[in-house]
Amino acid sequence: MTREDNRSRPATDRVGTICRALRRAIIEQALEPGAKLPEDALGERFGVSRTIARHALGQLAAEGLVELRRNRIAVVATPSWQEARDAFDIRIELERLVVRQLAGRLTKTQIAELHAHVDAEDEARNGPDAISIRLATEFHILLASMTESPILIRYVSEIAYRCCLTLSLFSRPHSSECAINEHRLLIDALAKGDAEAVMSLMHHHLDSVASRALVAQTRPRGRDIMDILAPYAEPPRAARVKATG
Amino acid sequence: MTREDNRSRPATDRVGTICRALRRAIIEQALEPGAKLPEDALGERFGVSRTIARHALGQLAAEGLVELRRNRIAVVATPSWQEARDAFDIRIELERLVVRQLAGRLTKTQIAELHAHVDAEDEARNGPDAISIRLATEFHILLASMTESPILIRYVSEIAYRCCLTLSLFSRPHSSECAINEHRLLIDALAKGDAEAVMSLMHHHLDSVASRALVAQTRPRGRDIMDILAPYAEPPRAARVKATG
DNA sequence: GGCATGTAAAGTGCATACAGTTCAACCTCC
DNA sequence: GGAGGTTGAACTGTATGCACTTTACATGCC
Repeated sequence: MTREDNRSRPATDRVGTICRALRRAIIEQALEPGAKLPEDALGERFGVSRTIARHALGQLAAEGLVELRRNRIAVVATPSWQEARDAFDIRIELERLVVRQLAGRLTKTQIAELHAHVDAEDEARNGPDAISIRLATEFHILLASMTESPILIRYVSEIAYRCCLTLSLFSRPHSSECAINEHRLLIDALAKGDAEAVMSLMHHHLDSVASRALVAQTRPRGRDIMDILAPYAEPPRAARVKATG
Repeated sequence: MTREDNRSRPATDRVGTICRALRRAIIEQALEPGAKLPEDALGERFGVSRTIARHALGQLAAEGLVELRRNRIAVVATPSWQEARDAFDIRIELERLVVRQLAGRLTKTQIAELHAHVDAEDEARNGPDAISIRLATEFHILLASMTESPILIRYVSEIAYRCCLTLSLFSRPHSSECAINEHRLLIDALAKGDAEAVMSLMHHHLDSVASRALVAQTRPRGRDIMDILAPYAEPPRAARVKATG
């Protein structure tokens, strides 16, 4: 009625739909880094031709969520440790910018919306990890979207997704309790309006998320399959020596 | 020899080729904001099918250089004044990060390379504006590429191109002399190694570039075609009244 | 049995065909 | 002469087909 008939999205932005679906599957770790994404399979799954699937993969590759190599099946991106560190560094600066613009400028409605989101995070705390990771990420995107700066929104979303991806790669079982609390502190500081304080809060929040995840450079360069498999290459104690041996 | 047979690029990354060509045409203002980019025409021009051209447009749209609206011809992006302002704000933070990582860490070779680039800027000073704008932008990208952080490189490049696009929209005839000098100052400070100083220098450099370009909000919202055409709406003196008339 | 080789299946790269939409000139009717 | 409708050309959206590349498996040789 308003601008575009938005019931069931008849404008059929099919590549957008696929992108959203894949993005979500990736950050919920239903698709782990390295997972294959053949065009045929995607097309069939979403009821479209390879053309569309291919285009969607192109977009996701531009966002850094998918790796595309010529003549090879697309895979979910596997960021190296260094890339993860870099991503967090950038993210910190971008999100400091977000809260700087937002401090003291949020309406009551917006603050309520933020609180509601954190409540949802709280509820999901005992559910599957994937959900709480996604909600934590979406909190930051919600924040960014309140700047109403399309460019900033896009960049923060993109890098938040990438960071989320690395969490699933490097992070231990993931205890997000403190993070949730930090989100509440952020909201309060934003409402209070001291830009410097909020920026510093955001900085430390992201820093601690990053260091919780990237507990020291676990692997010199994480992309080498040999390195990744190293910890698993120890002889499994008293296990299968092969029944025939 | 080194990594990928790069003579004449036989791996035929055709969409990449088209993207590069268009990017360059855009920042050199051969293609002005609003210029139409029909898939057929691009395909024919580059000797490929629409499929490829379309894919390239998708990538450029993801970078924000091209605007894609359903069922409509793609056009070169026309950022609003506010978007331009936002882009520069983000750019400042990103490039502060760049120089923070680079300060005191550049090799002599790299410093020489930077100086060489600024020399080139100097030489182009009396040439066409388009070239000096491009070179100025490429200086920043060169800087970013020295961080060797793919993510940072990509973001800085992308936003630098967008800012460049803005310059061509809002900027007056463009006097870049002081900017060139500021580039030299940046290099010196980088070599000296005081991170804080370089960051501040970069901040002011970009700030002044931005304010030189965005001299107060010229148009409340710059995307309205009527506003853009206002200065051109004067009656064309004694021109074509149609021979048949 | 282990390693090289060949070969078919799976998958991507790309062009093309066709359907649906937009746009602009033209035409009609006032 | 101008507002509004109409039609065809110009484009985009998408599926499909074919050629080429990669991959995995089976076959054969040592």
